[in-house]
Amino acid sequence: MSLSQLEYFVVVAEEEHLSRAAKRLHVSQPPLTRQIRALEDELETKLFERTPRGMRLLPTGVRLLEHARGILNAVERARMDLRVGLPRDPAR
Amino acid sequence: MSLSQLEYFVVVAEEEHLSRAAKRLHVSQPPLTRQIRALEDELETKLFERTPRGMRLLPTGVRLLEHARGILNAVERARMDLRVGLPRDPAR
DNA sequence: TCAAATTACGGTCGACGTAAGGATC
DNA sequence: GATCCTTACGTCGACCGTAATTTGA
Repeated sequence: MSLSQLEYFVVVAEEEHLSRAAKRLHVSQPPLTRQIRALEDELETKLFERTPRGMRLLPTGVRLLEHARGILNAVERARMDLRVGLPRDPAR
Repeated sequence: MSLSQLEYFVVVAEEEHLSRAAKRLHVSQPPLTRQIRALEDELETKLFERTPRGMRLLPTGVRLLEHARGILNAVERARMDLRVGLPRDPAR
């Protein structure tokens, strides 16, 4: 599991559509397909159901979506917190 | 920033010593040096002070350490939660 | 047939390890 | 000189994009 896989996953889960997700992410479809599959392989769980209309998020995918957003937000908070000049604990 | 960088960072921060950290992580020193530096470069902050005895964690590094542990724990929780057979919300 | 996902394939970029190079006591 | 961390360098695996293939209404 990598952070970029989680980013990919969140967008695909939101769009439920690979090619739209690819546009939003500025990548082509193949990397998305592969990374999503790699995630499913690693977690030993199917996250989406593939249909001719797109990808439908499965219940396990819904759960991962919550985790993924939390993780990516935590990363973002870390980045913000480390940004130069931020004092230790200004309020206390 | 990658998850493996964060894992590397946490161990180096705990050991304050590259070669011990390398042993714990089953990698050689050079990757550690490089990844820690890459992290510092990306965050535009020094995380450690290099001394002839080892690496001393700087205040900014202490802050990142907290974030990093939180992120890695969140990843671990996600993995556990997705592990097969776990029911939706058993208590409620 | 059309629109979607997937697989094939070639190229590039990143990460590792061994080995060599400082720096500090 | 010993013990750190770092840089050099070659190799190998990972990821991407274009193009071809498959699948289902």
